[in-house]
Amino acid sequence: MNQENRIVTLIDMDCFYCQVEEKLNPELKGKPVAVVQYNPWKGGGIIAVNYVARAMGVSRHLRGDEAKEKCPDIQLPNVPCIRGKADLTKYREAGKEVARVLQRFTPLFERASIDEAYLDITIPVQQRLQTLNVNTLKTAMVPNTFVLGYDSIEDFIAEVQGCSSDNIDFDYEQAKQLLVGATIVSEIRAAVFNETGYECSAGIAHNKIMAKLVCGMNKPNKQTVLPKHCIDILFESLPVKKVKSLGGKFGYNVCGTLKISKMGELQKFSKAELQNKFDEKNGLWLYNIARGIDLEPVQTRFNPKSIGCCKQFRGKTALTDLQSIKKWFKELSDEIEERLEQDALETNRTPRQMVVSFSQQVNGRDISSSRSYNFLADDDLCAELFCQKALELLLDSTEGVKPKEGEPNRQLKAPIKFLGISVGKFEDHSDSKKIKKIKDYFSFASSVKEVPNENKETRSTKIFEEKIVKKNEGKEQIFQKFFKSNLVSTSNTSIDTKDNIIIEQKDENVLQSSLDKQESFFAKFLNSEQKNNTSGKASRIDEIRTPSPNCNINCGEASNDTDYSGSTIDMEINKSISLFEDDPLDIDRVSSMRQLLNKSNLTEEIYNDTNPSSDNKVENSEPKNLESFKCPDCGKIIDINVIDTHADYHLALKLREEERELRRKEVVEKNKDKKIVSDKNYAKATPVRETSKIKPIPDQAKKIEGVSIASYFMKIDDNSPTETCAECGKKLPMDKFGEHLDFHAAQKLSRELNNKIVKSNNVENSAKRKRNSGSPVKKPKVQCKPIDLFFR
DNA sequence: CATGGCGAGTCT
DNA sequence: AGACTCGC
Repeated sequence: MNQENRIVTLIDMDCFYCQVEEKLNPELKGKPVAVVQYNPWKGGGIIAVNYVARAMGVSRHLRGDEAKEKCPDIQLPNVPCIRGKADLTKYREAGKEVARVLQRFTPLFERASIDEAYLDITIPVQQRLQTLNVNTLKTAMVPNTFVLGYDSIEDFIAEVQGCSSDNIDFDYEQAKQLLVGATIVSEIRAAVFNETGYECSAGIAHNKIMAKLVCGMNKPNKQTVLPKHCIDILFESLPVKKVKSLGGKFGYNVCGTLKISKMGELQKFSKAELQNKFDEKNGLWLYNIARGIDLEPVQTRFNPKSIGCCKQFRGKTALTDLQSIKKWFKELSDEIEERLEQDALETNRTPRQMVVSFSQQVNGRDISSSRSYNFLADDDLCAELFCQKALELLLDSTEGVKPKEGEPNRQLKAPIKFLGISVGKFEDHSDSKKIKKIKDYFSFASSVKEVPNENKETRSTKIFEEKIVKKNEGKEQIFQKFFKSNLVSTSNTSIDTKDNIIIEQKDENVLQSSLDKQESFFAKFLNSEQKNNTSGKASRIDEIRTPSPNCNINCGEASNDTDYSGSTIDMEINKSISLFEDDPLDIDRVSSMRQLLNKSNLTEEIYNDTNPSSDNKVENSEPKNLESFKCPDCGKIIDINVIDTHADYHLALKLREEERELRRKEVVEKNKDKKIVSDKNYAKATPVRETSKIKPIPDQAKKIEGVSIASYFMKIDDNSPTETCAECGKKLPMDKFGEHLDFHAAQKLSRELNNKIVKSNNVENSAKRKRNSGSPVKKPKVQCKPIDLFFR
C-alpha cells in the first residue's frame, strides 16, 4: 500500500491532568489551574497547566509557589500520593476512557501516551468519500479547524471545491482526502467531548510525524490540517528540534554536523550525503522527513507493553541503607501488584518478566543499572515476589550491600538515587481460553440441528467425522442457523403491537439471501484456524496463538495475510462489543463500522483498491435493505445486514463476562490466602478487592454465572421430562438429550485440540524459562562499577 | 538537592 | 540482556 497517501491524525488531550481535575471538581472550571505533585518543597512541581493559567504566565518548570506569585488565585490540585509516591491512577483511567471512544472510529489505533493517540483514518475517509460529495461540504462541518498555509478553512475548502488551483503543487485528490479527514476528526473530537467531557486538539496529515507536528500549532480545542504542498513553507522557518525525535541529542548533532537549524535546509542534502554523515537508517529517515515523508505505520495498540513504577530519591533523601531500600521496593511492588491485578481483569494477560532499575551517585556521577528476572511457571505474581526478586537483583549486582555479621544494616557509601520496578513481556491468556469457548460453542451449535433421529453412537461418530469434513461451510453459517431458528420462534410467540417495534415475519428467501452475504468474524477466525489445521495432521493450533501477545491487526510487516492469527481474539471481542454497546440503534454507523471490521485485516486489498470486484458487493448491492428484526437476546431491533455482527456481540459479551468472572474468582482465591494485614495500610481498596467483597456466595452465584456459552444456547424447559446425562450429570429435557450427547462428542473434539494447546504451551514455557532463569544470580558486570568502595 | 513518573524505542 | 535516548 502507499504509505504516503494515508490520512493520519494525532489526537492530543489539552492539559489533560488539569481537565481530569476540573471534571472531578467542577468548581475549578474557568479558573486558573495547575496540577502539582509533592507539595512540601516550594509548593510542589507543576506537571500540567490549564489555558487560563497559561495566559497568566504560568508554565511547567515552575514550582507551585512561583505559580502563586504570578497568579495569586491559581488553583493547585495535587496528584494523589499513595505509598509515599505519586499515584497516577485517575489519569490513567481517564486516558483509557478517552481511548475507548477513539478506538471506535478505526481499528488502526495506537495509544502513544496517557493522553495521545494516533489514528489511521484512511479507510473511513475513503468510505466517506463514496457517499459524500465534497462540493457540498460546509465550513460548519469542520469547526475549529485550521489549515496550515491558509488564512482560513474557507479558503482551503474553496480551493478543494474549485478544483482549480493556481498552485501547481496542489494535489486535488490528497487535499480532498485531508478535508474529509478533518470532518471525521471533528466528529471524533465531538464524540470525545460528548462522551467524556474532555477537550482535545488534533493534527491531520499524511503520516504520524506530520500529524504530531501540526497538532500543537493550534491549541486548545482546535485541529490543524497540513496539506502536502504546504510542508515546504512550514519547514522554511521550522527549527529542526521541533520534529519528534529530533528534539534531543541526535537533532542537535544533525544541526551541528550539517550546520543547519531549520528543517527546510535539510532538503539540500542528498540521500547519500545524509547516509554518509549519519548511518544508513538515520540518513534515509532524515532524507524522507525533510520532504514530509514518514513511513511509520500506525500500530494497533491499546494496552501498554509494560507497567512500571519508580521513584527518585533526590539530594539528601537518597537511600543509604538496606532497610530503606527494602521498604521502598515493598511500596513499589505493592503498586505493581495492584495495577497488575487491574490490568489482568481488563486484558487477560500476565507479565513474563520484571526489570528492576536503580541508580547510584558515585563521585558526583549518576550510574544507572537494570537487571531482569524471568518469571517461573509456578511463580505467584504478587508483591512479595516482586519485592524479593527486586532486592535479590539489586544485591547481586551491587556487591557489598548484603548484611554482614554484626553489621545487619550496612550503610551504603554510594546512595541510591532512583529505584524502579517494571513488568512486561506480557503473555496473553485470553486467546487460549476464549478459543476453547468459541470452539465449544461452534462445535455444539453446529452439531445441534444437523442430524435428525439416529442411533446415538453412529450419530456421534458421524458428527465427529463430519466436523472434519465440512468445517468451513458449517461454521460460516452457525449464526445464521441460530438466528433463523430463533427468529421463527420469537415471531410465533411474542407480538408487540403497541410500540414502534416491528417484528417482521421474513420471507425465508430474503432472509437467507441476506444472511448468505454475511460473515461473522468469529466464524472467519475459526476458518482461518482450520486452514492452518488441515494442512498438517499434528495440531498446529499453537500457530494461532498470537506471536506477540499484545499484538494486532496490522502489525507492521505481518499484515499481509488475511487470516486472524494477527489479531487477538480479545481485541475482536472488544470491537464486537463496542459496536453495539453505546449506540445500538445507529444502524448506519454500525454498518460502516462493520465494513471496517470485516475489512480491517484486508488493508492491503483496500489500499490497492484498484479492483472493486471482490468485497464490495455486500455493501453496495442493496443499500436500501432496511429490513430489521428483533434480537431474541436483547429485544433490540437489528438491521438484517448486521445480524451476524450483532450475534458476535452477544457471544462476545458472554465471553467477556465469563472471562471476568474467572478472573474475579482467581483474585478472590488469591486474596483469601493472603494476609489481610496490608490492606489496613491503605484506606483505598482496589476495585478488584471491592468487587471481590461483594461477591460472596459461590454456590448461588454459580447458578447464574456458571452458564457456559454452550448451555446458554440451550434453553431448558422446566415442564418437559428430563433425563440426567451420565457424562456431566446435568438434567436435560428428553427431546434435547440426543443433541446433548452430540455436544459431548463435539466437546471431546475441542478438548482434544485444547489439550494440545495446553501441552504445547507448557512445554514451550518451561523450556523457555529453564533456559532463561537457569542462573538468576548474575555476576556484576565488569563495566558496571566497583561497589565495594561505596561503603564507609 | 529539584520536572517526576512514566512509557516507547534503539543500540550494542 | 542492559545501557541509553526521547518525549510528555
